[in-house]
Amino acid sequence: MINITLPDGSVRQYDKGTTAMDIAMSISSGLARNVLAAKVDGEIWDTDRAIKNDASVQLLTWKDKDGKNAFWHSSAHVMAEALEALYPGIKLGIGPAIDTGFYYDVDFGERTIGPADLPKIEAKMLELARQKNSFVRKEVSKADAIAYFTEKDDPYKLELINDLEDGSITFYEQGNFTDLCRGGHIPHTGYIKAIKLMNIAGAYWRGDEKNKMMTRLYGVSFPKQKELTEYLQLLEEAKKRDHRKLGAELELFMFSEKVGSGLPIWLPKGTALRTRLEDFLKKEQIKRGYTPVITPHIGKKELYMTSGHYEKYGEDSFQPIHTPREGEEFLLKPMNCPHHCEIYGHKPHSYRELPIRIAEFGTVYRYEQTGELHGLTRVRGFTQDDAHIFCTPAQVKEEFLNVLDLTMHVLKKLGFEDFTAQISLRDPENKAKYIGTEENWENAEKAIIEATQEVGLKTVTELGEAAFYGPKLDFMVKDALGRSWQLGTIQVDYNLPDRFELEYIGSDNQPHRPVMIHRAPFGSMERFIGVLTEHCAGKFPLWLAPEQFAILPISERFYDYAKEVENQLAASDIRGFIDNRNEKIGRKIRDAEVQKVPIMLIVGEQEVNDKKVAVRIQGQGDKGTMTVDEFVSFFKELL
RNA sequence: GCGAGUAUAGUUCAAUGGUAGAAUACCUGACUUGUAAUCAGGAGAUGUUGGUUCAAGUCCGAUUAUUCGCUCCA
Repeated sequence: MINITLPDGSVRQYDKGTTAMDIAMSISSGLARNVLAAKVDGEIWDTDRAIKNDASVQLLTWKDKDGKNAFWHSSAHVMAEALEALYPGIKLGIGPAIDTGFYYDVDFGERTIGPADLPKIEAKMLELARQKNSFVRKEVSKADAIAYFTEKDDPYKLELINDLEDGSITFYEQGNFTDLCRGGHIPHTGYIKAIKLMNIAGAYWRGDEKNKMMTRLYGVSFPKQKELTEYLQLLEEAKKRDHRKLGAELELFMFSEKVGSGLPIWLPKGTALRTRLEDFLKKEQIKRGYTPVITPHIGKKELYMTSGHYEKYGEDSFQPIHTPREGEEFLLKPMNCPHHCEIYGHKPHSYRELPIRIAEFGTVYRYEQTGELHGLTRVRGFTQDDAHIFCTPAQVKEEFLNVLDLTMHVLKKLGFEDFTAQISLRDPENKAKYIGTEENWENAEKAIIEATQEVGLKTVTELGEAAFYGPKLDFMVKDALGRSWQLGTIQVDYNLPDRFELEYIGSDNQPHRPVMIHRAPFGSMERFIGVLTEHCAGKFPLWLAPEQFAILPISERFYDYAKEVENQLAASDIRGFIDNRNEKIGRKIRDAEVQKVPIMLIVGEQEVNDKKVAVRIQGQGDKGTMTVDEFVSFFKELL
C-alpha cells in the first residue's frame, strides 16, 4: 500500500500502482468523469499512469489551470495528427499549451497554409477526437528516439532530442500519431468536443530570427461546445470594445499616414477626455506635494550621454537632430528623468527640503519597431504622467506608500477594482550586476514589500527582474473582460543621481546622494486611455465624458430654448452640445445613444412652457422631466 | 526588423482580367417632428509606384500604412 496525500491534507491508502483515475473513482464518479490529468508531486501525470510510491496528488479538471494545460497540450497533439494526415511530409516543431489554447509550429515545406485551410483542419481534428484515441505514454531510450525521428525525417524533433538526457525521454502515441512529449495528457481524445483554430502566424524555430521561419497554427479547444461559443462571444465583445475601433467611432484620436505610424493625433473629443484626466491627476498630485514643471521636447546629445540613455538606446532610436552649427546634435527626449535631474541639480538642497517631487506630463519619443506598434497601447510618441521623487534612503518606504495610495485612488476613481503589483527584485545569485550599495538595495526592497503589504495589495514577486539601477513595482490591472494590463510603474533608481552627481546636505553637514524614484500611475496617457476605453466600452464615467449631455430639440422651433438651457448648464460647468439637425427626435436619440453621450435632454413644446427639460440617460431611457436647476443637482448626484 | 495577411467613397462592405456598385455619413430640398434610423435628389473612391496585358480594383514587383505573430520551449 502507498499513502496518497490529497490537496486538503488528507491521506488515503491505495494499492501500489494505483492511478489518478482510480483515486478519482474512489472519491466520486462525477470527479472521475471530469478528471483530465493529475499533479503528482508537482509533475503533471496522465490519469492512467501507475503511482508506485507515496505521493501528494492533485486531481486536475477543466477548472484547474494545469488541467486546461493538459487539455490544450493534448489538443495540440490532435492538431499535429490532423496536419500529418492532411499534409504528409510536414516537419513538426513544438506544440505547447498557452494561456488561451495551444499552438503547433510546423514546417510545411513548399506548401503554404492560409486561413481558408483552417476549417478543413478543424474538421479533421474533430473526426480524430471522436475516435476517442487514448494517449499512450512510452519511455524510450535516446537511441530509439533518434532512430524513430531519423526514420520520420524530422530535423526539429531530432534537435530537441539531442538536448535531452537519455532515460528521461518519453513518447506519446494517439491514433496513428507519435510525438516526442513529456506529458501529461488527458485520458483520450474524446474529451475534446469543440475546436476552433484561431490564426496562422510565422514563428522562428526556437524564437531565433537566425533560424528558419515556421508556420504557427494557433487554436483553442473545449470540453463542451457551449464553452467555445462563450469564448467566441467574449472575443466578439473584446472586438467591439477595441479602443482602435471605438477611438475612431467616438472621434477620440486618429493616425495619419503622412504624420507617421505610431504617432497618435488627439481629436477634439479625445483631447477633452484626456485633458480632464490630466487635470484630475494634476490636482491629486498637488494635494500630495508634487511640484509641476515643464521641460522641452528635445535635449542636447550630451544630456543623454550623461544619463546613459544614448549609449543604451541611441542606435535603435530616433536619430539626432542636426542644426546649422557643426557638430551640434539634439535628441528627441525618450525620458523625462534627465531633464528632471537637471532641475534638481540647479541649486543645492538641504535634507530638510526632501522629498522633492518633480512632476510633468512629459511627452517622449521612442522608436518602437514597426511590428510592435499597436493602437494607443504601443506608440512612438506618448505622454507619461511622470514624476521623479528625490528623497533620502530612509524616506523610500514613505514615498512608496504615498505613490501606492495615489495610484490606487486614481484607478478606483476610474472604475478599476482588481489590481496586482508585480515586484521586481534583484537576482540573489548575481548581485554584482546591480549598481548601488547593498544597504540601499536591501532597504528599498524591504520598503517596497512592506508598503504593498500595508496597503493590502496583491503582489507577485519576481527575483532577478529588477533593473540594474534599482528594484521596481509594476501595476497590473484587470479590466471588465478580465484581461490583465500593465499600467503604472514605480522604480527606484541609484544610477541617475550618481551620473548627474546629485546631492543634498545632510544633518551632518556632509553631502549625500539622494535616492531617485521614477513613478507614473497611468504609465502613459495614450496607453491608459486605450485601456480605459476598452474597460468601459466607450461609456466613460460622466465626469470624464467628452460631452456630458446632448440637448435634442423636438423641432427647430425650440432651438432658442435649447440654447438657453445650454447656457445655464455651461454656467454650472456642465458641458454638452445641441443637436440642431433637422431630424426627427427618434433619430437624434438614436445617434446620441450610439455616440454614447451620457445624458440626453429633450426639449419641445411642453418643456418650453413648463421651463423644464426631459431627461434621458444613455442605456437607461427616459427619466422624466425636471427644471434646469433640478437637473443640475440631479447631474451633480451622478458625478 | 522578420514572416503571413489586409488596403476600393468620411465609414462598413460589393465588383469572372472587360462601363467600379450599395448602405451609411455628407450637401440640397421637402416634412416641423415627442424617446433608438422621415422621404426625394446630388456629390464623392480603387494607399503610392513600377510592370505584364488590347484591357488591371483584380495578375506580378517595390513602397507606405495597418492586422496577427515572432520560446508561455518536447
